[in-house]
Amino acid sequence: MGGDSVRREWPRYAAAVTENLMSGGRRLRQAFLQTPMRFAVARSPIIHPTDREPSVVLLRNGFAFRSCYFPDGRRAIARVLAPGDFGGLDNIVLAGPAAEITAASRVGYHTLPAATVRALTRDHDIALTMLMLGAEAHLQGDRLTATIGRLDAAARIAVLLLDIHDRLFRRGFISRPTYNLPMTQEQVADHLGLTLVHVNRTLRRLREEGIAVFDRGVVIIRDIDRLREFASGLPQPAELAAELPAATSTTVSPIRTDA
Amino acid sequence: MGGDSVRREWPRYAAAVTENLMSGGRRLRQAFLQTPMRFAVARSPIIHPTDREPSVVLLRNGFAFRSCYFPDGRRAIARVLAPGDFGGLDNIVLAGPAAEITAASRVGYHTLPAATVRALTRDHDIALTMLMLGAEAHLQGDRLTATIGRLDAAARIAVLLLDIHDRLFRRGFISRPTYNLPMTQEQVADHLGLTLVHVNRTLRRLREEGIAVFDRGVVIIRDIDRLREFASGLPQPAELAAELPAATSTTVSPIRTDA
DNA sequence: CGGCGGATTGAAGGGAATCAATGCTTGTGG
DNA sequence: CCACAAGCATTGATTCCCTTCAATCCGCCG
Repeated sequence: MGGDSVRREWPRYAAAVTENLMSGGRRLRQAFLQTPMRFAVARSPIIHPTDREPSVVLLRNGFAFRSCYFPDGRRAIARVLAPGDFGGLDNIVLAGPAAEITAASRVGYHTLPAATVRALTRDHDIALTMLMLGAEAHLQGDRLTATIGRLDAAARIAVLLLDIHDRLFRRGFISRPTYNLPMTQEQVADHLGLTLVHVNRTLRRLREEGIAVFDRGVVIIRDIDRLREFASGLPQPAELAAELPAATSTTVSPIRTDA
Repeated sequence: MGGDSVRREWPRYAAAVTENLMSGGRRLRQAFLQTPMRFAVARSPIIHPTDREPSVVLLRNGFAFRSCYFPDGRRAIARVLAPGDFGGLDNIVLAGPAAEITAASRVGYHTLPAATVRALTRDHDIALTMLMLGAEAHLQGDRLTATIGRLDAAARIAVLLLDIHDRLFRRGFISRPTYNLPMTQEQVADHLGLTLVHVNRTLRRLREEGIAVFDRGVVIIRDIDRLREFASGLPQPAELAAELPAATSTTVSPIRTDA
């Protein structure tokens, strides 16, 4: 088991730009890694819509999510950020952060002012890299839309658990189908377009059937094949081409996934 | 009526780059407009996942949509492209188009090979413009996710009708709350995460209540305020900062919206 | 020990899906 | 010029997934 239980990377990069993305990704990450690592406690905002000086972040460990609120107080979580993900790239060209990014757990991250990152785009390789990151986020978003629009609760949860799993696995943060996902059931609900109550019931079913357990921030996938069956029905693998090639490992020792 | 019935533009551009986006947008559009206009009949693919040579398109008139299919044959429409929209920008950095773009009606468009557009990113202003376009699409996608995840059928349809209306209005294609939207009810359903049948019933309700009519590709908004009430509940205006400033009008006479 | 956020669970109701027919247009061919 | 097929729109009846409302329980902390 193991080997082929992780989806092959899919949206590969255009051949003509793989070299550019290699070096661009390396330099972009480098710029962030040269800043001191900062920390945010769980539930504190990392990027806030009203920030004077918008910024871009690179997550080192812990999880965060991008969310926005409805007038009636409900919330939608558009994206879950895992270690290695960038956040707030929109700030480079748009005024006023589109949404806020909140730490789900204690989070270690690097941050640069939007203006600084904008200046980095003078480097063509970095500009291409940022276009790539945008395209990936875009695909991932469309995938979530399809998931919410067409799949039932069990399948949506399966997609989430597998997405995070595959992301962490590819980046080398985990080697077995177990990981920390510091989200409350309410946050999962807000991410998947469900209610807290129904998420709870669905998780119970997955647990009782021996497929997966999600308890207090710990995910244990017991039967990854059956879990993938639930998630099957989705158009494409879609967890995008994973990371910028081996940039992280050049500078840092294995990054801890948990908070 | 009229004036304030259209939402103000919202995600404004970062002040530092408005100039760049002006000229970048102009040059980018210019590059497309110099190619001969091509046409696609309704329901034909404009960009297909299996294209040898991936390309980027700029819609001149008519509508198209980006979609992908589920293994069981169901479909998800991730984005509706209106005149003035770009499509397939992901192709510049990713290999293999992420999804296919299909003409909803007869469509007039310009197209350039991905490699050509990639070369254009050497122009820093154009690179920034493309980042902006990506960011806008991204926000729009998140907005759709929130819509599908948290709003009911009537609200989702209201959001769609208003989004298209505002887009066309801002670009100067229409001046009254009436426009052509050449989509079948099934396509609307696939876009909003509903079923054909339920879309039909909901449209009937909106019609009976004198709020809006959507009949055979023609949209007539009868009471835009009440329609906005339905759609209210959404986090942010979100139809992004509209278009690249006045680039279209420099070269082209008023573009027809319909097919 | 209360207070609190999060997790659980039961009961009831509703919005949307599903199943199944029936019109309505339009384009095609006889 | 009409019959006919095909796609789309419409509508009724029924089912069910998910939401809503309401309690209870648990672990944690000042």
